[in-house]
Amino acid sequence: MRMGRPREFDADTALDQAMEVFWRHGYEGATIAQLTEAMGINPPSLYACFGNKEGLLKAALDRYTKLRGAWMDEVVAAPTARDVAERMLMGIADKQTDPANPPGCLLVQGGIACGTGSENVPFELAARRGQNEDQLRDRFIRAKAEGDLKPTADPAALARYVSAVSVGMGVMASSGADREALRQVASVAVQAVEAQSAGKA
Amino acid sequence: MRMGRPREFDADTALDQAMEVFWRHGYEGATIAQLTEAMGINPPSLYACFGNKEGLLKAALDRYTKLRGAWMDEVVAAPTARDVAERMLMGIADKQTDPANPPGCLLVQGGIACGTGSENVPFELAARRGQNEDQLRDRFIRAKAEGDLKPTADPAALARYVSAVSVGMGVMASSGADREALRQVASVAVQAVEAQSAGKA
DNA sequence: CCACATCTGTAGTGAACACTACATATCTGG
DNA sequence: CCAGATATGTAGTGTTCACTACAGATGTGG
Repeated sequence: MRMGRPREFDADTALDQAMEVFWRHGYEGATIAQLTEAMGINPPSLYACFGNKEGLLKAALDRYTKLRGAWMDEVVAAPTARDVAERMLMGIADKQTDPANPPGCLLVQGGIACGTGSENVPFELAARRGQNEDQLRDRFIRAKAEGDLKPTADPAALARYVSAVSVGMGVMASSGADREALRQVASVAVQAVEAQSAGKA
Repeated sequence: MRMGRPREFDADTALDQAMEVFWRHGYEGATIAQLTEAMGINPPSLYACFGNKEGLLKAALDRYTKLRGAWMDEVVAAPTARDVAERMLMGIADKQTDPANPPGCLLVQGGIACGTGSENVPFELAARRGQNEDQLRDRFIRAKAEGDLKPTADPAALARYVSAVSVGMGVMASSGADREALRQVASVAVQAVEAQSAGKA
């Protein structure tokens, strides 16, 4: 098997740079010129490695969700449903205002509405947000089984609610909301989960 | 004063069509060709009337917020803070899944992240979302003064929270969430406001 | 050391974009 | 009914976009 000339850049490092560009400008707002410059490569290398612009986005999303997967595992490891929600939302308040990254969340900033030819990008993002929601839902189902949540609680609705708040916070962060403002939102939001917890009125 | 040839189209009707295109495809995803076709006019008429693409967006946003202003007035007319939140979020669940409009909210779908040259579009949208938030905050300040909210309640944080949930619901709607799913989110979300209401534990 | 496979940089490609020049059409004021 | 002003439709403008042809560089297997 012939090997040929080896690649001169590291794919994951390049993806980190691409992620940042998509995060800041969205899928359609990011240009190949911006992406290649940030990645430190030329267009042919990009296309040889990732196929096309959408392939690059998917690779960047894969890396993003992989990096966040570890964090989500910590979140659902919290002892109660209320603590899961608090850990998730407070963590998001911090992450989405971390100056090391663009504000907000890539799964939202990536593209909520796109033009003709990129219609599936928003759904691609939605699918990945859905994975987080599923993980939350499973955790809340367990919480209900453990008697941590009220018997009348709806785990799927609770997970969808936490996910919705996360997205809303992301949009706010991207348009300038500071960390304290997001923490206040998280703090209020947790109270709805608390209201569904056992031992509460 | 000379009048010249009168305009052959109605600006508000045309704006309604433009609004729909921006709503569905976002600012950058919407092309002049799509806009002019939807509006039933040719590019020179568009530019003579609205200046440029961004001017058209602002005019469409003005119309959107004007149309929603009446509804927001009804929302804040609810008797209690809890009812304000419920009326707002339940109404949004319905509006954002109304088949007469594209799913979601124009103030979100319009563009959360934009490319070079359109950086101010996201802030333009954020400013208009902020107007709704201000209206809610004022209403919650009144609720606190009336003893409807607990003395420890933070009206600004509550308003920001309700606004964040609205945005999150909008994103969910745009990616396929149905009315029932959004109503469940709204139903859970209202409980956080309830927890800040007087007479609750 | 040679055939071949893969990567890299230069320099483009056609298509789609926002926007406009210009001739023509339709109004008002006098 | 004429002069000036504004709107309209046709047909472009230059620019930027995602993407690629091609030639040279750099590796591996025999």
